[in-house]
Amino acid sequence: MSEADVLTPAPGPSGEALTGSVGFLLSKLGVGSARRFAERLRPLGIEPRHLALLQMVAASEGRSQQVLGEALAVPASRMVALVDDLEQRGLVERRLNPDDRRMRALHLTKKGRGLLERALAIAAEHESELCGPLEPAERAQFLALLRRLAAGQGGPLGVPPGLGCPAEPPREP
Amino acid sequence: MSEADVLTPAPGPSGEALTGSVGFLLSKLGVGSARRFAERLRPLGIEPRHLALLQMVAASEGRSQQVLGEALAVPASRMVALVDDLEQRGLVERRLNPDDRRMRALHLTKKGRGLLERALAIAAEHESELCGPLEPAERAQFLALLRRLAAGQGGPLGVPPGLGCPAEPPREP
DNA sequence: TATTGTTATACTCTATAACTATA
DNA sequence: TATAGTTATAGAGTATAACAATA
Repeated sequence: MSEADVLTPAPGPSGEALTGSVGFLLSKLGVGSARRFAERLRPLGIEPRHLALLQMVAASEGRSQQVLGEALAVPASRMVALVDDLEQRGLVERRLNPDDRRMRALHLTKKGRGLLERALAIAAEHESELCGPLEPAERAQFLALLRRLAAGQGGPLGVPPGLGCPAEPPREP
Repeated sequence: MSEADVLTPAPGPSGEALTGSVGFLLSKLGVGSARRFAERLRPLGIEPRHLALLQMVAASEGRSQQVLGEALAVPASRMVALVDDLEQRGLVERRLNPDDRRMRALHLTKKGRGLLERALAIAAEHESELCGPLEPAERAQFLALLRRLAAGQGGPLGVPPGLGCPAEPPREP
Protein backbone atom coordinates (compact mmCIF):
# COMPACT_ATOMS: atom_id res chain seq x y z
CA MET A 1 0.00 0.00 0.00
CA SER A 2 1.05 3.60 -0.39
CA GLU A 3 2.16 4.74 3.01
CA ALA A 4 2.59 8.34 2.04
CA ASP A 5 -1.02 8.45 1.03
CA VAL A 6 -2.72 6.73 3.93
CA LEU A 7 -0.37 6.74 6.85
CA THR A 8 0.58 10.39 6.97
CA PRO A 9 1.25 11.02 10.69
CA ALA A 10 -1.61 13.30 11.56
CA PRO A 11 -4.49 14.41 9.36
CA GLY A 12 -3.81 18.10 9.71
CA PRO A 13 -4.70 20.69 12.29
CA SER A 14 -8.09 19.02 12.68
CA GLY A 15 -9.96 22.18 13.55
CA GLU A 16 -8.34 25.19 15.15
CA ALA A 17 -11.81 26.31 16.09
CA LEU A 18 -11.87 23.79 18.91
CA THR A 19 -8.24 23.12 19.74
CA GLY A 20 -7.66 26.80 20.35
CA SER A 21 -10.70 27.35 22.52
CA VAL A 22 -10.79 27.99 26.23
CA GLY A 23 -13.31 25.19 26.70
CA PHE A 24 -11.22 22.64 24.88
CA LEU A 25 -8.00 23.56 26.64
CA LEU A 26 -9.70 23.68 30.00
CA SER A 27 -11.06 20.20 29.51
CA LYS A 28 -7.81 18.83 28.19
CA LEU A 29 -5.71 20.36 30.95
CA GLY A 30 -8.18 19.32 33.62
CA VAL A 31 -8.24 15.71 32.52
CA GLY A 32 -4.49 15.55 32.06
CA SER A 33 -3.80 17.14 35.40
CA ALA A 34 -6.20 14.81 37.19
CA ARG A 35 -4.60 11.80 35.56
CA ARG A 36 -1.08 12.78 36.55
CA PHE A 37 -2.23 13.62 40.04
CA ALA A 38 -3.76 10.17 40.40
CA GLU A 39 -0.44 8.70 39.34
CA ARG A 40 1.43 10.72 41.92
CA LEU A 41 -1.00 9.56 44.56
CA ARG A 42 -0.79 5.91 43.66
CA PRO A 43 2.26 5.08 45.81
CA LEU A 44 0.15 6.12 48.79
CA GLY A 45 -2.48 3.57 47.85
CA ILE A 46 -5.28 6.05 47.38
CA GLU A 47 -6.98 7.89 44.53
CA PRO A 48 -8.03 11.53 44.32
CA ARG A 49 -11.56 10.63 45.37
CA HIS A 50 -10.20 9.14 48.59
CA LEU A 51 -8.23 12.27 49.26
CA ALA A 52 -11.35 14.37 48.84
CA LEU A 53 -13.11 12.24 51.41
CA LEU A 54 -10.14 12.24 53.77
CA GLN A 55 -10.12 16.01 53.69
CA MET A 56 -13.83 16.13 54.36
CA VAL A 57 -13.47 13.85 57.35
CA ALA A 58 -10.53 15.87 58.65
CA ALA A 59 -12.43 19.13 58.24
CA SER A 60 -15.43 17.91 60.20
CA GLU A 61 -14.70 14.84 62.20
CA GLY A 62 -17.47 12.71 63.62
CA ARG A 63 -20.04 13.36 60.90
CA SER A 64 -22.17 10.60 59.52
CA GLN A 65 -21.61 9.02 56.13
CA GLN A 66 -24.83 10.50 54.87
CA VAL A 67 -23.89 14.07 55.72
CA LEU A 68 -20.47 13.74 54.11
CA GLY A 69 -22.00 12.03 51.10
CA GLU A 70 -24.37 14.90 50.57
CA ALA A 71 -21.62 17.46 50.95
CA LEU A 72 -19.56 15.65 48.32
CA ALA A 73 -22.56 14.94 46.11
CA VAL A 74 -21.82 11.22 46.34
CA PRO A 75 -24.74 8.77 46.58
CA ALA A 76 -24.99 6.70 49.74
CA SER A 77 -24.17 3.40 48.10
CA ARG A 78 -20.93 4.73 46.72
CA MET A 79 -19.98 6.20 50.07
CA VAL A 80 -20.01 2.69 51.49
CA ALA A 81 -17.34 1.47 49.12
CA LEU A 82 -15.31 4.66 49.52
CA VAL A 83 -15.31 4.43 53.30
CA ASP A 84 -14.63 0.70 53.07
CA ASP A 85 -11.48 1.46 51.11
CA LEU A 86 -10.24 3.94 53.66
CA GLU A 87 -11.16 1.78 56.59
CA GLN A 88 -9.42 -1.29 55.18
CA ARG A 89 -6.27 0.76 54.88
CA GLY A 90 -6.64 1.86 58.46
CA LEU A 91 -7.01 5.53 57.57
CA VAL A 92 -10.52 6.06 58.86
CA GLU A 93 -12.69 4.58 61.58
CA ARG A 94 -16.43 4.00 61.66
CA ARG A 95 -17.57 4.65 65.21
CA LEU A 96 -21.05 3.78 66.36
CA ASN A 97 -22.96 6.75 67.67
CA PRO A 98 -24.29 5.66 71.09
CA ASP A 99 -27.24 8.06 70.77
CA ASP A 100 -28.41 6.71 67.44
CA ARG A 101 -26.84 3.42 66.59
CA ARG A 102 -27.86 3.59 62.96
CA MET A 103 -25.22 6.18 62.22
CA ARG A 104 -21.51 5.67 61.75
CA ALA A 105 -19.47 8.66 62.79
CA LEU A 106 -16.31 8.92 60.71
CA HIS A 107 -12.99 9.67 62.36
CA LEU A 108 -9.45 9.90 61.06
CA THR A 109 -6.92 7.50 62.55
CA LYS A 110 -3.39 8.58 63.37
CA LYS A 111 -2.25 6.78 60.24
CA GLY A 112 -4.94 8.60 58.28
CA ARG A 113 -3.72 11.93 59.55
CA GLY A 114 -0.18 11.13 58.53
CA LEU A 115 -1.20 9.99 55.10
CA LEU A 116 -3.34 13.06 54.60
CA GLU A 117 -0.33 15.23 55.28
CA ARG A 118 1.78 13.34 52.79
CA ALA A 119 -1.00 13.50 50.23
CA LEU A 120 -1.29 17.25 50.64
CA ALA A 121 2.45 17.57 50.19
CA ILE A 122 2.14 15.60 46.96
CA ALA A 123 -0.69 17.88 45.90
CA ALA A 124 1.57 20.88 46.42
CA GLU A 125 4.30 19.23 44.35
CA HIS A 126 1.81 18.49 41.64
CA GLU A 127 0.60 22.06 41.69
CA SER A 128 4.14 23.33 41.25
CA GLU A 129 4.83 21.01 38.36
CA LEU A 130 1.57 21.94 36.72
CA CYS A 131 2.30 25.65 37.00
CA GLY A 132 5.93 25.20 36.06
CA PRO A 133 5.66 27.09 32.77
CA LEU A 134 4.32 30.19 34.55
CA GLU A 135 6.16 32.93 36.42
CA PRO A 136 4.95 33.39 40.01
CA ALA A 137 3.04 36.54 39.11
CA GLU A 138 1.42 34.82 36.15
CA ARG A 139 0.52 31.87 38.32
CA ALA A 140 -1.26 34.10 40.81
CA GLN A 141 -3.06 35.87 38.00
CA PHE A 142 -4.06 32.56 36.43
CA LEU A 143 -5.45 31.33 39.71
CA ALA A 144 -7.45 34.52 40.10
CA LEU A 145 -8.94 34.13 36.64
CA LEU A 146 -9.80 30.49 37.30
CA ARG A 147 -11.58 31.55 40.48
CA ARG A 148 -13.59 34.16 38.60
CA LEU A 149 -14.68 31.57 36.06
CA ALA A 150 -15.52 29.03 38.75
CA ALA A 151 -17.58 31.62 40.58
CA GLY A 152 -19.40 32.40 37.36
CA GLN A 153 -20.47 28.80 37.03
CA GLY A 154 -22.33 28.78 40.30
CA GLY A 155 -22.75 25.72 42.44
CA PRO A 156 -20.87 24.75 45.58
CA LEU A 157 -17.16 25.40 45.28
CA GLY A 158 -15.85 22.55 47.36
CA VAL A 159 -17.52 19.73 45.48
CA PRO A 160 -14.98 17.82 43.44
CA PRO A 161 -15.86 17.16 39.82
CA GLY A 162 -14.12 13.89 39.19
CA LEU A 163 -16.22 11.66 41.39
CA GLY A 164 -18.46 10.86 38.45
CA CYS A 165 -16.01 8.82 36.43
CA PRO A 166 -12.90 6.83 37.30
CA ALA A 167 -10.09 9.14 38.29
CA GLU A 168 -7.61 7.43 36.07
CA PRO A 169 -8.69 5.39 33.07
CA PRO A 170 -6.45 2.31 32.85
CA ARG A 171 -3.53 3.06 30.58
CA GLU A 172 -1.17 0.10 30.71
CA PRO A 173 -0.41 -1.08 27.16
CA MET B 1 -32.77 13.69 66.35
CA SER B 2 -30.80 16.89 66.69
CA GLU B 3 -30.70 18.44 63.27
CA ALA B 4 -28.33 21.18 64.27
CA ASP B 5 -25.81 18.59 65.23
CA VAL B 6 -25.88 16.19 62.33
CA LEU B 7 -27.52 17.90 59.42
CA THR B 8 -25.53 21.12 59.30
CA PRO B 9 -25.56 22.05 55.62
CA ALA B 10 -21.91 21.63 54.76
CA PRO B 11 -19.11 20.32 56.94
CA GLY B 12 -16.96 23.40 56.62
CA PRO B 13 -14.48 24.60 54.04
CA SER B 14 -13.36 21.01 53.55
CA GLY B 15 -9.79 21.89 52.71
CA GLU B 16 -8.74 25.13 51.12
CA ALA B 17 -5.52 23.42 50.18
CA LEU B 18 -7.30 21.66 47.34
CA THR B 19 -10.30 23.81 46.53
CA GLY B 20 -8.07 26.81 45.97
CA SER B 21 -5.55 25.04 43.79
CA VAL B 22 -5.00 25.45 40.08
CA GLY B 23 -5.26 21.72 39.56
CA PHE B 24 -8.54 21.41 41.37
CA LEU B 25 -10.13 24.38 39.65
CA LEU B 26 -8.83 23.28 36.27
CA SER B 27 -10.38 19.88 36.71
CA LYS B 28 -13.64 21.23 38.03
CA LEU B 29 -13.99 23.83 35.30
CA GLY B 30 -13.02 21.37 32.62
CA VAL B 31 -15.56 18.80 33.68
CA GLY B 32 -18.30 21.38 34.14
CA SER B 33 -17.61 23.00 30.82
CA ALA B 34 -17.61 19.68 29.02
CA ARG B 35 -20.88 18.71 30.61
CA ARG B 36 -22.63 21.91 29.63
CA PHE B 37 -21.20 21.71 26.15
CA ALA B 38 -22.60 18.21 25.76
CA GLU B 39 -25.98 19.55 26.79
CA ARG B 40 -25.82 22.33 24.23
CA LEU B 41 -24.94 19.79 21.58
CA ARG B 42 -27.72 17.39 22.44
CA PRO B 43 -30.41 19.01 20.28
CA LEU B 44 -28.17 18.23 17.32
CA GLY B 45 -28.17 14.55 18.22
CA ILE B 46 -24.44 14.27 18.75
CA GLU B 47 -21.96 14.33 21.60
CA PRO B 48 -18.62 16.10 21.86
CA ARG B 49 -16.80 12.95 20.81
CA HIS B 50 -18.78 12.89 17.57
CA LEU B 51 -17.92 16.50 16.94
CA ALA B 52 -14.24 15.72 17.38
CA LEU B 53 -14.52 12.97 14.80
CA LEU B 54 -16.57 15.10 12.42
CA GLN B 55 -13.87 17.74 12.53
CA MET B 56 -11.20 15.18 11.88
CA VAL B 57 -13.05 13.85 8.87
CA ALA B 58 -13.66 17.37 7.58
CA ALA B 59 -10.01 18.29 8.02
CA SER B 60 -8.75 15.30 6.06
CA GLU B 61 -11.44 13.67 4.04
CA GLY B 62 -11.04 10.19 2.63
CA ARG B 63 -8.80 8.82 5.36
CA SER B 64 -9.30 5.33 6.74
CA GLN B 65 -10.84 4.63 10.12
CA GLN B 66 -7.54 3.38 11.39
CA VAL B 67 -5.65 6.56 10.57
CA LEU B 68 -8.28 8.75 12.15
CA GLY B 69 -8.46 6.47 15.16
CA GLU B 70 -4.74 6.79 15.72
CA ALA B 71 -4.84 10.55 15.33
CA LEU B 72 -7.60 10.75 17.93
CA ALA B 73 -6.04 8.11 20.16
CA VAL B 74 -9.20 6.04 19.92
CA PRO B 75 -8.90 2.23 19.70
CA ALA B 76 -10.17 0.62 16.51
CA SER B 77 -13.11 -1.14 18.11
CA ARG B 78 -14.46 2.11 19.47
CA MET B 79 -14.03 3.84 16.14
CA VAL B 80 -16.49 1.35 14.69
CA ALA B 81 -19.26 2.41 17.05
CA LEU B 82 -18.40 6.08 16.65
CA VAL B 83 -18.53 5.94 12.88
CA ASP B 84 -21.68 3.82 13.07
CA ASP B 85 -23.36 6.60 15.03
CA LEU B 86 -22.43 9.23 12.49
CA GLU B 87 -23.31 7.06 9.53
CA GLN B 88 -26.73 6.16 10.92
CA ARG B 89 -27.46 9.85 11.22
CA GLY B 90 -26.39 10.38 7.66
CA LEU B 91 -23.51 12.66 8.58
CA VAL B 92 -20.66 10.54 7.30
CA GLU B 93 -20.18 7.94 4.58
CA ARG B 94 -17.98 4.87 4.50
CA ARG B 95 -16.72 4.49 0.97
CA LEU B 96 -14.91 1.40 -0.17
CA ASN B 97 -11.44 2.11 -1.44
CA PRO B 98 -11.22 0.37 -4.85
CA ASP B 99 -7.44 -0.01 -4.48
CA ASP B 100 -7.60 -1.77 -1.14
CA ARG B 101 -11.04 -3.00 -0.32
CA ARG B 102 -10.22 -3.59 3.31
CA MET B 103 -10.25 0.11 4.03
CA ARG B 104 -13.25 2.37 4.47
CA ALA B 105 -12.56 5.93 3.43
CA LEU B 106 -14.57 8.37 5.51
CA HIS B 107 -16.35 11.29 3.84
CA LEU B 108 -18.65 13.98 5.11
CA THR B 109 -22.13 14.12 3.60
CA LYS B 110 -23.80 17.41 2.77
CA LYS B 111 -25.91 16.97 5.89
CA GLY B 112 -22.77 16.30 7.88
CA ARG B 113 -21.19 19.51 6.64
CA GLY B 114 -24.26 21.49 7.63
CA LEU B 115 -24.40 19.94 11.05
CA LEU B 116 -20.70 20.56 11.59
CA GLU B 117 -21.24 24.25 10.91
CA ARG B 118 -24.08 24.44 13.37
CA ALA B 119 -22.05 22.55 15.96
CA LEU B 120 -19.16 24.97 15.57
CA ALA B 121 -21.54 27.87 16.03
CA ILE B 122 -22.76 26.25 19.23
CA ALA B 123 -19.18 25.82 20.33
CA ALA B 124 -18.59 29.53 19.83
CA GLU B 125 -21.68 30.32 21.88
CA HIS B 126 -20.51 28.00 24.59
CA GLU B 127 -17.12 29.64 24.58
CA SER B 128 -18.67 33.06 25.05
CA GLU B 129 -20.83 31.91 27.91
CA LEU B 130 -17.90 30.21 29.56
CA CYS B 131 -15.76 33.32 29.33
CA GLY B 132 -18.63 35.61 30.28
CA PRO B 133 -17.10 36.69 33.58
CA LEU B 134 -13.93 37.92 31.85
CA GLU B 135 -13.24 41.17 30.03
CA PRO B 136 -12.06 40.68 26.46
CA ALA B 137 -8.47 41.50 27.38
CA GLU B 138 -8.58 39.09 30.29
CA ARG B 139 -10.06 36.42 28.09
CA ALA B 140 -7.20 36.72 25.63
CA GLN B 141 -4.71 36.63 28.44
CA PHE B 142 -6.37 33.60 29.97
CA LEU B 143 -6.28 31.78 26.66
CA ALA B 144 -2.60 32.57 26.30
CA LEU B 145 -1.84 31.19 29.75
CA LEU B 146 -3.86 28.05 29.04
CA ARG B 147 -1.84 27.53 25.87
CA ARG B 148 1.43 27.89 27.77
CA LEU B 149 0.32 25.27 30.28
CA ALA B 150 -0.91 22.93 27.56
CA ALA B 151 2.40 23.28 25.74
CA GLY B 152 4.21 22.48 28.98
CA GLN B 153 2.38 19.19 29.26
CA GLY B 154 3.67 17.90 25.99
CA GLY B 155 1.77 15.49 23.82
CA PRO B 156 -0.23 16.18 20.69
CA LEU B 157 -2.33 19.31 21.04
CA GLY B 158 -5.28 18.28 18.95
CA VAL B 159 -6.13 15.09 20.78
CA PRO B 160 -9.28 15.58 22.79
CA PRO B 161 -9.19 14.42 26.40
CA GLY B 162 -12.74 13.37 26.99
CA LEU B 163 -12.86 10.33 24.77
CA GLY B 164 -11.84 8.15 27.69
CA CYS B 165 -15.04 8.45 29.69
CA PRO B 166 -18.59 9.30 28.78
CA ALA B 167 -18.86 12.96 27.87
CA GLU B 168 -21.89 13.50 30.01
CA PRO B 169 -22.64 11.26 32.96
CA PRO B 170 -26.40 10.64 33.01
CA ARG B 171 -27.99 13.22 35.28
CA GLU B 172 -31.76 12.80 35.03
CA PRO B 173 -33.27 12.37 38.49
C1' DT C 1 1.13 -14.39 6.47
C1' DA C 2 -0.23 -9.58 7.61
C1' DT C 3 -3.70 -6.02 7.92
C1' DT C 4 -8.50 -3.48 8.04
C1' DG C 5 -12.49 -3.40 10.03
C1' DT C 6 -16.02 -5.96 12.84
C1' DT C 7 -17.97 -8.67 16.46
C1' DA C 8 -17.93 -11.08 20.96
C1' DT C 9 -16.44 -11.66 25.52
C1' DA C 10 -15.22 -10.22 29.96
C1' DC C 11 -14.57 -6.58 33.04
C1' DT C 12 -15.21 -2.17 35.59
C1' DC C 13 -18.00 1.09 37.33
C1' DT C 14 -22.36 3.09 38.46
C1' DA C 15 -27.14 3.97 40.12
C1' DT C 16 -31.59 1.86 41.63
C1' DA C 17 -33.74 -0.46 44.56
C1' DA C 18 -34.41 -4.18 47.97
C1' DC C 19 -32.89 -5.25 52.63
C1' DT C 20 -31.31 -4.92 57.83
C1' DA C 21 -31.05 -2.59 62.01
C1' DT C 22 -32.30 0.84 64.57
C1' DA C 23 -35.41 4.63 65.84
C1' DT D 1 -43.56 4.16 59.91
C1' DA D 2 -39.18 6.39 58.73
C1' DT D 3 -34.14 6.59 58.48
C1' DA D 4 -28.74 5.13 58.16
C1' DG D 5 -26.24 2.13 56.17
C1' DT D 6 -25.52 -2.09 53.39
C1' DT D 7 -26.01 -5.37 49.74
C1' DA D 8 -27.80 -7.09 45.24
C1' DT D 9 -29.17 -6.39 40.69
C1' DA D 10 -29.03 -4.57 36.35
C1' DG D 11 -27.30 -1.32 33.14
C1' DA D 12 -23.84 1.38 30.48
C1' DG D 13 -19.37 1.62 28.60
C1' DT D 14 -14.84 -0.02 27.77
C1' DA D 15 -10.71 -2.75 26.18
C1' DT D 16 -8.98 -7.34 24.70
C1' DA D 17 -9.00 -10.59 21.80
C1' DA D 18 -11.08 -13.68 18.39
C1' DC D 19 -12.89 -13.23 13.66
C1' DA D 20 -13.80 -12.30 8.49
C1' DA D 21 -12.41 -10.32 4.34
C1' DT D 22 -8.79 -8.75 1.65
C1' DA D 23 -4.08 -8.05 0.57
